[in-house]
Amino acid sequence: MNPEVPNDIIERLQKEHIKITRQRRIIIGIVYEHQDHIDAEELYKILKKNKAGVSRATIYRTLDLLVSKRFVNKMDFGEGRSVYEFKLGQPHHDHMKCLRCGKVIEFNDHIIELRQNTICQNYRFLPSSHIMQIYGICYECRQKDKAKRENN
Amino acid sequence: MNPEVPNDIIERLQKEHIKITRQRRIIIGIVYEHQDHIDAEELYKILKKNKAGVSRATIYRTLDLLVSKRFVNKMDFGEGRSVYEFKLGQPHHDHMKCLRCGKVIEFNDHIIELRQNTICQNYRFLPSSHIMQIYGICYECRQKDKAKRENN
DNA sequence: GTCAGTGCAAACTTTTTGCACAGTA
DNA sequence: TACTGTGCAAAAAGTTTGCACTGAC
Repeated sequence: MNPEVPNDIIERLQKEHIKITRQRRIIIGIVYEHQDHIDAEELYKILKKNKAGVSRATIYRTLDLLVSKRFVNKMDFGEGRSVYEFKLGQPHHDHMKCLRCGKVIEFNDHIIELRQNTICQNYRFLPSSHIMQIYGICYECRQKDKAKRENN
Repeated sequence: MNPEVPNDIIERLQKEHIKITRQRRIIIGIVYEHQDHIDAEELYKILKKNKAGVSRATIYRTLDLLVSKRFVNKMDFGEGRSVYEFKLGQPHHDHMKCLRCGKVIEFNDHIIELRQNTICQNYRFLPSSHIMQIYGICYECRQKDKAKRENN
């Protein structure tokens, strides 16, 4: 098991005095390569299937570490468990989640970001991060609904 | 234990064919009266202290019911448990959470709401609800930090 | 009277932790 | 070599569930 991890990411981790163990390299690699959001259990299953020899405890500890160093985002879509996404070097984005098919759409909007800063200034609140999630029904699911209605 | 529940709320619940049991009346009353966000365990402790005779299971089941009927909002501030707030009749708002003192500030911004709708239109996404949380340091905590720095 | 709601305790899911051992810098 | 990181298993924390009993309509 040897997922790709760009050298500059390893170097940035080392700059933060994070020891690069075999386990951490693998976990970072999976989260980095993984396109969608990933949760701890899914990560564990991938590692287990590949006989990577990484325990759950290490997964949780490593993810916490990466989140605290802001290499990774931790999010919650109200499903009783946290999901993670690689953040470093990625442009900031927010999420829309389809309540029908579960798909997560990423979007980035300059106006929202600017407005958030203005609001924070009004409250004299110093922002460090934010979460924005819109729940609803995606276009594809609405098309499917429409087709179904027309067939009846 | 007899927390206040306005009659029109009871009536709206009945319109939704929700049976008004003793336990539900109490839970709704507490969530309605409670100023801050409340979690299931806190609710349970209040009920226990007042010898209300309501089990944890009923609390979870009632909260789920109220959320599904959109009387109550369920939120997650990344603390491993859900918090709830009475929603019906309250103006929509988003949250800022202070990472130092834990305080939650509510705000409502028309421009953000409008912009969210525009974004959804661009993605042909039909929104039903959204969550926006800004994390950072509140004014009071920054003042305290400042005072501390000046004393050293 | 009927059927949905409730209490209890057990189960389940996710995450955290203590401790002995392992491995990076 | 000196610590920090890891694995394991147990525990903690939050939430859900099966089943017999209760009570609202």
